[in-house]
Amino acid sequence: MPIPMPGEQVRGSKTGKPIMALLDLLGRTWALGIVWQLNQGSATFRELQQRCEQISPSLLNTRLKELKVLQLVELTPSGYQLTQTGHGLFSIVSPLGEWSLLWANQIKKDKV
Amino acid sequence: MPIPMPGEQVRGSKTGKPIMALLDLLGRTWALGIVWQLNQGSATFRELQQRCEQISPSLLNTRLKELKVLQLVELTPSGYQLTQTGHGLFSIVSPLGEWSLLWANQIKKDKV
DNA sequence: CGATAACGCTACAGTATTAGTAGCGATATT
DNA sequence: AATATCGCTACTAATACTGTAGCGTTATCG
Repeated sequence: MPIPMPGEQVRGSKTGKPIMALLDLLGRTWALGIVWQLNQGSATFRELQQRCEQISPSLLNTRLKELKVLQLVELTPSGYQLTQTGHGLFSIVSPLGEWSLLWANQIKKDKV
Repeated sequence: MPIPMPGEQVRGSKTGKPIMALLDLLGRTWALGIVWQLNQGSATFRELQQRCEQISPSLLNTRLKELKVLQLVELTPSGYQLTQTGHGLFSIVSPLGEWSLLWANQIKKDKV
């Protein structure tokens, strides 16, 4: 699967609009999950594997390559960590943490 | 693939934390894209299929079922549309539109 | 009424992506 | 020299997604 570079053709769009590249990226298994986990702090490859309970090393490596090329993640002597850009992305999606609680609560309610 | 209900075990987490269910959902092909497209206005099944250039009807229907159960999307006489909860989710992720432009710009710069 | 068209959606085969497991080559520690 | 950990690769099996055809239903029109 080609890395969704903004400006190039991606899944769901021939226009190359950056938002479409981003949606393609985030729609890949574990992409957002890795960003979320890395915000908890930098981690070695194997640590990260453990945080993402069910991810296979091959896929983890594939995603990390994509995230590195797209400059959201970098590998430093102390392990993988979010870049400044990566933190920027996280700060946008971070409200999802609280929101998901309200959402869960509402689904529960409607079951009653 | 089981629908990621908050409270139940999902990909990447045995704890059932709502955020993990949400990350599982959003990590599925087209899930976020559908929400994004529906925010442009409600659409019939076939309209939605066209907006999402490359989605197959079987997958579109699978995702819509999930989004309906999770109360983010509903089918009305005038077509599929976001629920109030769905709009809530969109309002969180909507800054990604502008952010993706900065991101695209930065990646370009670094190529030089 | 009969023909045509559009709707939401299903069926199914083919292809692409992900999971799961074993282990390599490199570096560090004992 | 033996052991341990690291990042990561290789490979197969399982699963998810695409692409195409078309079903059953409802609406429109002559």
